Amino acid sequence: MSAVVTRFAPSPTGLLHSGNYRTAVFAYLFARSSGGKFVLRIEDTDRERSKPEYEENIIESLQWLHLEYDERYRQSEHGTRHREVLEKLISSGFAYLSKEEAGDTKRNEVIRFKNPNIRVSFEDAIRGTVSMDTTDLGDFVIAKSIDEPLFHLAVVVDDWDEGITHVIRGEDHISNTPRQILIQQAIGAQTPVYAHLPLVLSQDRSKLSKRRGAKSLLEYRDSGYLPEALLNYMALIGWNPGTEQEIFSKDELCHAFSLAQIQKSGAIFDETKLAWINREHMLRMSPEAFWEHAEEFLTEETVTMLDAKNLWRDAVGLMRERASTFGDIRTADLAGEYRYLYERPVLPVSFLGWKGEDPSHALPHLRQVLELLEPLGDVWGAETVKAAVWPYAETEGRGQVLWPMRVALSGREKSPDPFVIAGIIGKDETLARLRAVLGSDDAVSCSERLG
RNA sequence: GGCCCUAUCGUCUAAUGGUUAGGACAGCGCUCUUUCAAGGCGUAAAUCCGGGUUCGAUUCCCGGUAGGGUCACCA
Repeated sequence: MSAVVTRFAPSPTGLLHSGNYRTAVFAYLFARSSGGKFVLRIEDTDRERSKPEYEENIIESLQWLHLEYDERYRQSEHGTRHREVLEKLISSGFAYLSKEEAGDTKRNEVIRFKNPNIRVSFEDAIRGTVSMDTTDLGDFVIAKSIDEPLFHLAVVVDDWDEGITHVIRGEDHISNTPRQILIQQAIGAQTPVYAHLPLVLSQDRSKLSKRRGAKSLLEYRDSGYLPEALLNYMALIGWNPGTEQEIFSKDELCHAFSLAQIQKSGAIFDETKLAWINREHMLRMSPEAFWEHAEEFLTEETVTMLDAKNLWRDAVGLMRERASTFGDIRTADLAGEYRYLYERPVLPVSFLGWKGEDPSHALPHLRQVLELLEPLGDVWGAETVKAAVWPYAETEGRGQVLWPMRVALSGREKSPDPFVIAGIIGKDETLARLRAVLGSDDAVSCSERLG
């Protein structure tokens, strides 16, 4: 059995989206799982619709997703070979020049394949035997001219020349397969193994497409998804490992993947589950890797300040707790979510009131908290702060004590708990923030300043 | 419409003749709790329909139905 060679053959006529990408993922995973090769072939025979920027987008997307290919071809570069095959097909009577009625955009002469009008069957690795009568296909066109081969001819010749053993592509190609097998037989090429993947569907269960709102892959990159999470999710849509494992690294997928576990029916692309998988991957990142990635999504000020105060590691802990994507972190940062880590908050005094109570009730509690914390030595940390304050909070009412304490430290209605914040910003800053609020002049002026 | 493919909770799926039809996401509830999250626990939710085959069908066969794909001088 010769070594496996799979290919991903997109046409550069649009941005790469999840539908296309899933085909690439399965072809890639199958190649890797069987120690074979993965080939990228840009199918750019349609000179009108093919655009260089789309080709760049395909390559950039695959790079971002770490789907590295062993070989890369551009179909338009095989013109000589296609011409040679066409000539042979014509001279041997399998194809012929056909005079047509010239329409507006049509040629008056094209090359048609002489259809033997037989029933063609093939064994699909996913669906079993598929059988079709090719009679109603007629003598289909395989080239616009001797130098302008069309899809079916180019695909067959290139797959043959590149030694493709497994054609893994979308279900929408099933009806193209008999035609291509006919050409293979005419030119003496071996028929590869076909595996027609179930389609990725949009919410209305139609084929995922740009028109139906499929995002380009790079949009996922820009909104803070991890390439490995996207790979993980795409692999799980239409395939399952046969176990209950759901979170996979790329290596694990390469080992676990097999054609036998592929689903036959189409599957809806569910962003919610993608987000969950992305979160799981974020949770598994090292603090260093997480911070490095987060830096791309944070404001320069946040990055600089957290780095300068050496608080990035603590910040990572907080960020992780509340985000499914790095885009969530960017949103939070833009809303000032991480400011209190490196900057004394400015807050209206009314914030101190627990559940709408008069803020003045909070001041005695804050004074007491301050007194409880002042004696703490160099064992300062979230746990010791909590231990020092907790009994008092229990006695006086947690909300009465902890709400104003938290707000005094964060200046925000929503934030992590006061112990965690105190632990991160340190003793001096914690005491300073409490004193700042207790200095009634300050509090009043803060209040006025913010209206 | 012709041809082709498909059919298990809302969604992704497990179970290839014998299970209380399992898991995950989402939902809901409870819990934790100073806030917002996260977490923990729990709950509801499915075999498209009709015939066969069989002691027994989610599973095999046939027929419907439904959905999808495809019918280019695009790929």
